[in-house]
Amino acid sequence: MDDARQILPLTFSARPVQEVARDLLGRYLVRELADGTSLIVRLVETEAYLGISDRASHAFDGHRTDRVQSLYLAAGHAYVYFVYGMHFCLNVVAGVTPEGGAVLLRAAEPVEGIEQMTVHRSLQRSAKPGDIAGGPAKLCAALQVDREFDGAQLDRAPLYLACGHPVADGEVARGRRIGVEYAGEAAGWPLRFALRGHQHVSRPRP
DNA sequence: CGGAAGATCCACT
DNA sequence: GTGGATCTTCCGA
Repeated sequence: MDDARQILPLTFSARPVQEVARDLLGRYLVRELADGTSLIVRLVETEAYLGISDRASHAFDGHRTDRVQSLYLAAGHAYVYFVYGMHFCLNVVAGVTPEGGAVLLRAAEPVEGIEQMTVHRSLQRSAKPGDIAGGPAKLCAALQVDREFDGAQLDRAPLYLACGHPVADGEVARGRRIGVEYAGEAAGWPLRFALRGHQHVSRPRP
């Protein structure tokens, strides 16, 4: 049963971005802290950003600045960016070729190390579902992921993707992406994927 | 070199 | 439902 902790190879992400976003649902994200503690979460919500051809993507039209460099690394690398003066968001670079495609990890369900994550999020023990990692910035805070991980490879400690438990199509809900209203037509593309009705998915539920 | 906006979250009404 | 917190990054002048 510990197959669930098998590391996913970088090639997992070397497929069309939407496919990767869909397939990441149910997978594990593992963070090993310096003191040896393992934090594990199960991904329940993702968003695909297609890159050059996607107005909502930070790589739209080949946009390439220092901040965005890691979006053009090979599939399976991390792209971590800072938003709103106080939050970090974690993406998995994805796609068959480097075109700036990536999957934003939006929400997850704590599996192991809940106590520690609760501390990282400055919550009381009575955290409700979604409080710990029910949002992209919450997820980063819970796992202590920041710009240090920008450009890191997600197939090795201290931060990696693991097999977890793939989900059936019937469990997957799709919808438009969050917070990209400025992106014109691309704003309506159904590139948000989530586990249907799952308590840890952020709002609004797709 | 200044200003504005941002793939967010939370507290408050 | 709304606005404030907070600061990096980038673009235009």
